[in-house]
Amino acid sequence: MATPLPRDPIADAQRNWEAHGWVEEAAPMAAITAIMRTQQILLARIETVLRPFGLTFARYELLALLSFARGGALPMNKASALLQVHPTSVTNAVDRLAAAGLVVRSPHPSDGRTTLVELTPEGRTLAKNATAALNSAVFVQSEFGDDDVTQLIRILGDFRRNAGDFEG
Amino acid sequence: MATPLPRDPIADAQRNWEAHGWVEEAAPMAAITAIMRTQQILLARIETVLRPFGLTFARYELLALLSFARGGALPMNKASALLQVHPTSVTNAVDRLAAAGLVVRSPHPSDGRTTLVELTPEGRTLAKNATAALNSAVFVQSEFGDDDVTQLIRILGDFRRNAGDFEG
DNA sequence: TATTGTTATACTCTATAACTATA
DNA sequence: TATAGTTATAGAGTATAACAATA
Repeated sequence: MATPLPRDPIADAQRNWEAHGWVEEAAPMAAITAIMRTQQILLARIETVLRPFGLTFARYELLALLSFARGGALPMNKASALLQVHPTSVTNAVDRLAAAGLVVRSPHPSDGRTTLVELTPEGRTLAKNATAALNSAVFVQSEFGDDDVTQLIRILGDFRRNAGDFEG
Repeated sequence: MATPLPRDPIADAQRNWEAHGWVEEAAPMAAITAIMRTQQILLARIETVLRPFGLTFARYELLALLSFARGGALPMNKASALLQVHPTSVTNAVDRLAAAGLVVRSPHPSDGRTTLVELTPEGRTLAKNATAALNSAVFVQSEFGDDDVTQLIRILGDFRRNAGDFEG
């Protein structure tokens, strides 16, 4: 990790925005920039934990999704929709995971167009171990207070619903 | 944008975590996953706005940083520190921006090791126009309530300070 | 015709290591 | 010795377009 900056660059940017007359936009800009930066910090932590497992975050997400699916299997397009990523990204991730013996492709029983991705026993074990590592190394010690976690879930949930992420 | 999901996949994941006995970890996991997803949505919006200007978010950030610097110039390593990115990423971004005529490299007056990046008049104009576009298309209509913006800035500021991002 | 998935291709950003030049 | 920056190289994710197979 780099040495800490003496000042918060996002707070500085917010002041710069206001000084340039973008008063209404300054605070949302700061909030959004803070989300971008926080994601960067969290992603770095997550990838550090996952690296010993030979997993990237994108591949872990697919593995974790399958581990909660009935039968440990999902159609490719279902995985694409739930993970909110492009179909080619799923193809890419499944290629790598299959090469590592963590998932297998199998034909859909009734729709010949559809390919199912299925967790292997090795994949299920790795998903479990990687999840345990993330829980203890990232999620438990997230440096968010309990009340802040509740607030984040509510605020970001509202945002995602308004953004058309889900309907519920 | 894809069609909305019928249910919130992050809320589902939180329930799955709890059902597997990871009670303490479930809420922080949901908050962190929500940050990752929100960043993805916001980045997509930002890049859509910046594309007509021939800018990516990383290059815009450098341009905006320079536009607020005294004289519109910064040493490469200063830009790297403030943007929290690897020096090679700055080299890469400056190469592209220089090829587009938006910045120029110049020698540091007193330290021969140091290279300054300086905004050209074209770069300053583009930064101004791109910022105006982001302000009106993303920041003003961010779908965050005023109180939520205040909360986000405080919560994420605390997190970034604890994570060693800055000292202030 | 519409949908599913793959392939080919390209373009991001990022990171490590090796190297040059300067302090 | 330490610092600043570049180069070469590699890997990641993402996206578009063209295509094959199936509904």
